[in-house]
Amino acid sequence: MNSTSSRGKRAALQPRRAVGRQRVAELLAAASDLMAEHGYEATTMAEIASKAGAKIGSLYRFFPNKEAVGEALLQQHMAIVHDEYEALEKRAADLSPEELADILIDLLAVLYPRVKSLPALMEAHTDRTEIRDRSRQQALAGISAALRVCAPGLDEQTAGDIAAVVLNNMKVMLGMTLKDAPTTPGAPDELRRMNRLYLSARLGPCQRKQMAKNSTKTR
Amino acid sequence: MNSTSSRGKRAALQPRRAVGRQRVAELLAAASDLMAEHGYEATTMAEIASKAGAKIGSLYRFFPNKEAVGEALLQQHMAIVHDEYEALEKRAADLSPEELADILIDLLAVLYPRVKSLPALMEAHTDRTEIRDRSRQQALAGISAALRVCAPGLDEQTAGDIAAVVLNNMKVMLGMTLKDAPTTPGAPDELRRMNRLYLSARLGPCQRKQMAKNSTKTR
DNA sequence: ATTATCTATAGATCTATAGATAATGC
DNA sequence: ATTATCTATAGATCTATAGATAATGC
Repeated sequence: MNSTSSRGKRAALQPRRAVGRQRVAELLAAASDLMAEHGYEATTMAEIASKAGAKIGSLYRFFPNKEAVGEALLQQHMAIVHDEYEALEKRAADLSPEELADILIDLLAVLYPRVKSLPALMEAHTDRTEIRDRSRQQALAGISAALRVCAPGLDEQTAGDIAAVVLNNMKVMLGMTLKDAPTTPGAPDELRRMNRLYLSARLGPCQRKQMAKNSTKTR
Repeated sequence: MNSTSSRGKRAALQPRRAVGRQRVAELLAAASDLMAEHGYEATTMAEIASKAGAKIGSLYRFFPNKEAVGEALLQQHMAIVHDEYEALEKRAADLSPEELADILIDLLAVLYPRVKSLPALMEAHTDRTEIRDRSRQQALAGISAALRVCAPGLDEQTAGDIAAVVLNNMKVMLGMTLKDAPTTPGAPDELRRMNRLYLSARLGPCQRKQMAKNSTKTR
């Protein structure tokens, strides 16, 4: 299926040659950087093309409109994030709640260089809310799965609720590490501490792994 | 001082009559609703005037540009929020950490009907970051003060760090109560629990009030 | 006489398209 | 022959202003 289906309105095309695929990659990279810096709405199509060393006509050859650029970026990012959660799920069985908490809280910050425009795309006031919802659901499912591997006794519903809270903690941590003025220097450590305390309390009471390296500094 | 200083460019004017003050109030109310719904950037000056039952010329008579509308709203909102924190500070001495945690976590949600556009204004990608910074600092100072009244042993720096974390929890709770799909039904309760757990652990260890109603459910 | 409101529009962007020109690869 | 790139611009908004008209209150 060509996805263009020749219906008037000269639609966008897939790149067929190496140079075209390269261009598409450059355009998406430029769009990601710009949207990360100025937000989705404030980024113009002309800017994207210019930063990628192309002209606006080239941009519209491969993307029918600005939304399509955002969707392509979001799909790239979703694939990267998905892989990361899958890898985490495999390690989760050997982790204490405190260790899992510390890994999760920094996960978005670690991933950020590869998914720079993800925050901007999630905040965008766009009509198409569907893909963003899927992205969010994917994150929740990934976190939830890791939690349940770490604490097998946890029921699915509760795991989902906890995942929602932890995801927000992760976003807050990302915001703190990105902003020039991270509120106050000690704030990230406090956030880390709260997250650890919380997951320790919610996952700890259940039965747990072989090695008990959780010295519970909860005090 | 007239604030217009007659320098060409026919500047915006203060309302001098009752009907003018009324108009300004209506314009700001309309702007607040629209910005809350569609965000700062997506709200147009024409929409604001229209929703207030005025024409665009009337809007520009009282506000030199869109930024001025945003600033006026932010100042309104800051005054309301400030009063709330001041009232809380007076009550804080009689509150346990758990009680204070529960009051704080719902504070923005309670205030929301009166400061609808506050989130949109804080998220706006505007040049003038100064007023937003002040608004944020004000919130941090208010929370920090309440924390230190509740737990007198807390040093100022740590209180500031904790306040930064709690403020984010408050924003997350507001987001959960506003969105149509609040992630998952149990998420707000989980957030409340985390916040209580955290403040209990961070404020509890210090010496405390007369009545010791903190049964420390920390585990 | 001053203050407030209205209509109309200039000027600045920005999205998206048309159509000509250049480069690539079977 | 097909794919990619470029220039130029139509059309849609949106901000902001000018200038005429209406309402208010000393």
